Amino acid sequence: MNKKILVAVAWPYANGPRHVGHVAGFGVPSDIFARYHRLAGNDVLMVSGTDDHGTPSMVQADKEGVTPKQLVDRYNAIIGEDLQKLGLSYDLFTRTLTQNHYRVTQDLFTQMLKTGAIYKDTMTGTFSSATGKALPDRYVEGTCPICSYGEARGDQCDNCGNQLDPADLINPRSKIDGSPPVFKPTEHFFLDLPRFKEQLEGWITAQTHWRPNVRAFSLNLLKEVPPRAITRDLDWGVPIPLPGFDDKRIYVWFDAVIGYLSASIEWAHNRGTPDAWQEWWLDPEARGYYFMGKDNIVFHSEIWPAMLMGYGEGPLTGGQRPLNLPYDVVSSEFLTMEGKKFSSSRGVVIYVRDVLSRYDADALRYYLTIGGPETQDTDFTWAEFVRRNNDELVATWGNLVNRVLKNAYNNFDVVPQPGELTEADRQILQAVEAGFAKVGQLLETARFRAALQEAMGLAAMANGYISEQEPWKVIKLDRQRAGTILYVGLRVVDNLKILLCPFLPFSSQRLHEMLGYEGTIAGPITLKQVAEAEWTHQILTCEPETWSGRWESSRLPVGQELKEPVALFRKLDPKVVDEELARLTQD
RNA sequence: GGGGGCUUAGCUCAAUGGCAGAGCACGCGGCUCAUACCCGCUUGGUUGGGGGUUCGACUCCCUCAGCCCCCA
Repeated sequence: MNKKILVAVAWPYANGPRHVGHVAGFGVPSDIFARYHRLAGNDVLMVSGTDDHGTPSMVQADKEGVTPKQLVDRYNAIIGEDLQKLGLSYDLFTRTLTQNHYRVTQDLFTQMLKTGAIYKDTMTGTFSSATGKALPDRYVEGTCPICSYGEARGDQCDNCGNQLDPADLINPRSKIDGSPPVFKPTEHFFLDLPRFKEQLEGWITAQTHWRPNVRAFSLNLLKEVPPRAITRDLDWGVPIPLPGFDDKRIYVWFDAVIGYLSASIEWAHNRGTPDAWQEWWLDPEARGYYFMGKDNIVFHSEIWPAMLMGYGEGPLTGGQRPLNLPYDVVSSEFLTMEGKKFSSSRGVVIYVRDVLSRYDADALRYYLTIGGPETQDTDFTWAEFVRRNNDELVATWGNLVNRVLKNAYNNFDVVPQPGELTEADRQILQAVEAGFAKVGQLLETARFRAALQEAMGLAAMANGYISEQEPWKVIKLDRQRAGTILYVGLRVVDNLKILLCPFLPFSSQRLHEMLGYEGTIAGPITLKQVAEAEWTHQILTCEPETWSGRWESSRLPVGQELKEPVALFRKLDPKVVDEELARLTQD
């Protein structure tokens, strides 16, 4: 029976275009994971979207002199296009500004208030005396009460490192307009994390299949679980569904994680099967895999599970059983750029769209997977990008495909009829076909780099087979034997096409066609407009039920007509390294 | 300031107490259908520094440095 796999991918902020670090950490890995499971015949629901709320978007909008809505509309569209071009096969990539998301968020809020998981309390808020608006702690500066440093921030002194409260600062002032802030009591809602401490501890302890660092980190977090304020004095965010709170909003991290659920519901609604999402959220056999960067672990291993526990058997569940907790929390490390931290403001950045305008999506996907920040921070360098593209992707896999296809096409036109297989023929076929189990196993445990290495190792082995068999020599003496070798070579390539398809979907599809097949092993991802009662938004979606690829051995038909082979990948001129480095310093 | 983590060959990573390894890169030779693959040989390390435990330490403990994440 098909397994239900929810692939929940962290939501990028819609406050700017995304750089390769963002997609390296969770975008590409989650897509590989989803594509594999679809090929393996499992029912995947892969959801994400842009996070349209949050202070970063408000600040950026201020900077650009537009409204937050205008800003996130613009970047939501750009991000959607980038992810589409990179081939990220979301069943639904939506946004947090939808009416559906507001409804679901408010439903969770209301229910959690009912169960007591959320409570109301009064705290001291910081407001601008000039505008009356709330000031985030880090937008207040003043003299540090501990070390007398003159430009300490409201949350922390950069000089002595001590944690501060804005009210402690001497001569506090707004960083935005210099006016002195006002401190006054303000009512907010809090997530009562302490009440879930023991339940979380028991649950995380039992998750022995998590990556050890994620599990250890999460357990350590539980040593201290203060309640968390989940509302803010802002006008940008999901409204609080209670009278008297018009000038406050639900804070971004609370609604962002709800996006996994609301997007699942939207997906089901969009395709006309409004209850279908429940198969991934209420079936105890369904598994939810959450992909994110290491800075987001706390939200996925502690806060979101606590929210789900607090929601209990709320309205959406039909009162039957609680919503599923995450099955796995797959966290990545960070990507750096030529040895430095990514920084848009300092120009240490390379945007997804810029890479894709000059290079192929599969080349980037290959590099971000084989050298990705899976278990520790890794460095993106153009020199490595070019080297891996030329010496690995082109030289190993591209060359195998090219030499097999050219030899076969030039001498036979069609998939040749094999004679009796030799020991060497059987060995290479067996080795490659054993790859389905090996690579599959690695992918299921989210070991993407090792999985790709395994598949590439098979391509290297296949190159060895072809070199040894020398069909270009054999053809002059024994056409039948040469046909057998090329038949085996084509079968091997056909198998590797599927093994590499999760990683390199675009080139696998081109190869599929060159081998004479029709149809798509993994179909297109499309941008669409979806209408709700009061507005329309853009989504990214795909239709995996139309994909013909299967995670199983090749059944390449003898006699199938081959197309004239065209190189799968482009070799890059080493001088692009200097060109790209020049672009970096110039910006 | 508190907590957690990382550091192994040029690069990416293995090796959880038992002779520090692999792939790629680099150098040489062979082969050459192909976007130069494959084969053979060579090169490459004070495992970030220092100290300790041990018959034996990449591995366990202490300490220092650099980097990363969280608390924020």
